[in-house]
Amino acid sequence: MQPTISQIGSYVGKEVRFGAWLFNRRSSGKIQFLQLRDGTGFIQGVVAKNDVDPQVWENARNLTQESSLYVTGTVREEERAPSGYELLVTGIEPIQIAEKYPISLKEHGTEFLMDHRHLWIRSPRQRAILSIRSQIIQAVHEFFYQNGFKKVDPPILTPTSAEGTTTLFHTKYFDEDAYLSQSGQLYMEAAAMALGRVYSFGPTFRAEKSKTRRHLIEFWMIEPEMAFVDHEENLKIQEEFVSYVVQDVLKHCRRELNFLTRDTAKLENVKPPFPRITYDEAIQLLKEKGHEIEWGEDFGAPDETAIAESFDKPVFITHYPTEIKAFYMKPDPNRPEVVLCADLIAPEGYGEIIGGSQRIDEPELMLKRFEEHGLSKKDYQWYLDLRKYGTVPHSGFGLGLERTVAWITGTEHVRETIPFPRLLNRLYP
RNA sequence: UCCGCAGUAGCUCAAUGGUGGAGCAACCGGCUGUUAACCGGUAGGUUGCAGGUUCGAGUCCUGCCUGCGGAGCCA
Repeated sequence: MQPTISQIGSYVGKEVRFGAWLFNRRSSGKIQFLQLRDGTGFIQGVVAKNDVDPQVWENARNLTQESSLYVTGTVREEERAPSGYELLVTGIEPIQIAEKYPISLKEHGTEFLMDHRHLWIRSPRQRAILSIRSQIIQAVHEFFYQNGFKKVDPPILTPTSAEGTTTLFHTKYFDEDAYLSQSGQLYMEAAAMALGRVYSFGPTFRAEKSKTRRHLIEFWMIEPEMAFVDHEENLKIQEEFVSYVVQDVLKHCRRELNFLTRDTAKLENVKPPFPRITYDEAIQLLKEKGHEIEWGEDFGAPDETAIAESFDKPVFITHYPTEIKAFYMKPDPNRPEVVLCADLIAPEGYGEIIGGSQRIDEPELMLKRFEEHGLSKKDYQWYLDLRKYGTVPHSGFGLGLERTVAWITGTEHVRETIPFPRLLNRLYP
């Protein structure tokens, strides 16, 4: 294989040839500095007029921003270079001289950049974020495989909604109505009864008119579901899981985190156990901070941020009122007005990254909830069956990938944490 | 859906109700260590759309469109 820029350190003193794009050029009359990228990294190529064939000089001079080429040169250590290496160019074979590139090195507005998202992802910052996203995805799979989970893929086309709360994308399934999945959870409960410990990792669709830095219309969710796991063990698995992912990124993506000027000390600190407060305590805390909130209300984004500010790690908020949570959550046996659930709030104002709970396993209570929520027993017969044929205590949770990427990378808005975001007013590109 | 802000050159922004400018990008030229290089020059405009007020509107008023920020909902 030809070398990549990321591997260039092992070719010091040798001549290499690889494919690259020119993302910038600075010239000084008799010396040109070519800023080259190949997707794996960046390196500066130096072309000195007196040291190269006139054709090489001319080829370099004609390269425009984002032109593609094969470059040949000698690798050398250079302490002035950000990566520590530089390429003394000896050959340039243009593949294509690019047309005038729309994205300049100067600042651009969000609308313009989003319209050119297919090109924007070439920029160093976007490359760093998407690289870390890839590492997070890999770490997620590693964690679950190491802990005996099986990956199960729930359907994306579904006949009805899972929770009945959020607005779904409607489509047709031949002559029937169908909806894009907003959560695979109910199917994962069935899978947990078959395979024990399972997780899903796939796209999720919410037709909500949400317009904030924490919302996407299409986003990726990791949903583990575990038989014979209660609320307490559920939280332990969550804190082990989140810590594993963060530490793995710290191990493999130092360069990217530094480029993004992420304060890694805050990430180093993300190790079990995570602090826990009950919903009751959270209400008390917010009242002390002057927030206007009463028991029984759900937290808004400013409330979550205020709670997160009181801790230097992700924090669990447990035992929410039964009234404001999903129908399938198991009530606390000692206090049926609250459920055995927890939301995990990321530090630094990145908001809720996990929602989870122990599920109702008693058939009678599940039937009662169906009646209370007006859910169709016919549509969900398969789900009710799970409580009839060997029901067991079980728990699960859902982690939002993009919010997790935003938090770990220190990115303000989730739209930069997914290659091609689907937003309220954006389906292009 | 609601609240707030904005829309001027390819991009980022100036312009007191009185002749629409600058930086970057592009093009031409200069420079052997540049780091969003720098210096000189050239070219680049239906001021989001429609209407109104005025001797005169990029600027003031009304409506619409688009975008941004936030809320609700959620991961």
